[in-house]
Amino acid sequence: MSEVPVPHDSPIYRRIADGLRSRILSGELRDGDRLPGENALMADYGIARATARQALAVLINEGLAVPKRGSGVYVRLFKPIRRHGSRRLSREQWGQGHPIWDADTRGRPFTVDEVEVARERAAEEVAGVLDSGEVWVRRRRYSVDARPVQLATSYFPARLVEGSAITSPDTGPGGVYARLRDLGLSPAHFTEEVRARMPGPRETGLLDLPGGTPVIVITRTAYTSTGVPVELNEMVLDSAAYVLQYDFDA
Amino acid sequence: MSEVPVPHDSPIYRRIADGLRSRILSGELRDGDRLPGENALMADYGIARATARQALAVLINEGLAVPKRGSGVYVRLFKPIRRHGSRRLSREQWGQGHPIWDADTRGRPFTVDEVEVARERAAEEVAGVLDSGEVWVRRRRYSVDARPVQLATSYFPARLVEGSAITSPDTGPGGVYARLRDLGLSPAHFTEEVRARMPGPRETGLLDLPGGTPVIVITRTAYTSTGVPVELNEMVLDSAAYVLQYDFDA
DNA sequence: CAGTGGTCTAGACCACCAC
DNA sequence: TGGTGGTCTAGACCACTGA
Repeated sequence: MSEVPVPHDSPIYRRIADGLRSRILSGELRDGDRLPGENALMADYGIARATARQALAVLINEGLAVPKRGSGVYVRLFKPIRRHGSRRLSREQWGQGHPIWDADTRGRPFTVDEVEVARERAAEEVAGVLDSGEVWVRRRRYSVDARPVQLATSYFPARLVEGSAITSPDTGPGGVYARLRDLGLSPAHFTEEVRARMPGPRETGLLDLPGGTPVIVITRTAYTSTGVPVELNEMVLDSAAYVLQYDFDA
Repeated sequence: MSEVPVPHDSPIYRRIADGLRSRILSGELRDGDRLPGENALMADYGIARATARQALAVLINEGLAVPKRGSGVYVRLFKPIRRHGSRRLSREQWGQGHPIWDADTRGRPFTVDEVEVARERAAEEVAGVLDSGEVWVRRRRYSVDARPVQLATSYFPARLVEGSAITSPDTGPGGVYARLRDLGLSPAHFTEEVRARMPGPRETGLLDLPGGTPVIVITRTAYTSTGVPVELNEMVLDSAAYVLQYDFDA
């Protein structure tokens, strides 16, 4: 390599990352293929260890590659689940458009664990939405094929659900929505607020997220037909595992 | 510091990052505050430069902090714009629930630049959705308060829009949707597919994204009332600038 | 111009994984 | 057991920022 530092070009690590990225995006390197490792990059480009690591870190932070300890760095897979928002207006009713993203729609079941049910004092934002200072909280984790894909936390106004099965781990047939119906509190309207951000350490651990994986945060509020808020559900999704779909009319 | 390496604890850089993170989340360090810099961390913890950088990199990659060259590392702001999906069922019609996320709803105008209009051969996925191998493409960038927040690319089946103002940079009053209406192709149904991922270099540059900022990708397809796809719009949003809202009935 | 973050080198020891 | 990535040190030069 040139011993004289190049004046104003992009840094070495970035140019190396650019090269690897285009090999991935062009399809030369495919899902699961092994990238050149730190030692290979050091030899190929005559650079130090830290610089090679820096180049690979770029791709890892972009979510294009995943490091495997003691093994190598590999091109990442993207096999999302399709999550439907409003089904009622789904495209099957009025057209046969093709979805643009492939998604694993085969009906593999969710498994649930890390369940936790508790009565708590509501955080300020939660209290504001539910109009209630005391809430019942239901936390759980969903997995597909033993892979954790979603964390969910539901809040219910304590005074409305006190004594119902919603306050116990097993909610019985039909789940919490059936119990809300039993209480005369059937959800009729939903609003979902969707954001994306990088995960914190807890989320990284529980969802087993590799570097460079954002989470999608869906905050859904359920209202009865008379406008009473009955549930606030915050879902944290592995963004590499999901495509959200919403259908609606003009 | 202990000269003997601690056996199985988390690494130093991670513990330092944990400490800073809790100071941010607890509110001790607030929006825009300066974090201890590399030199301060080296002195405080008796560590090397690279280790201090690694600790700060954790927070930067989580999107909690933003580095300013020659100045310092600062706690990041989050002031989103609220983007409504289906307005027709918006909560104002049936209830007065509070949104959980604060959002800048004041009507600051978008500005548009980086406009590009071209006729192109459609990529495979685009052709599949629009049923058309040739498309007119409209690219542009939206900014709010001089801050770029969204890149958008719209595709139109060439045979349907040929000769209309959709093929010229200035589409006239009402924009492309008015022109589609003129052609008897009013959009009546929409489907949106929402994903999140880390940005590539082009997106990082055009949106001026700091590290640790995912993008939200919305792929919206517009159909006429008879189910003919007339537009495919791919929007790439700065996730730190947006909250998406969708309202629908049970 | 002093301090900051950005890049880079040349070493070291470790845990983990596959062969 | 050899190669991989994970962590860490101790230096260096640079470009940029702000007082």
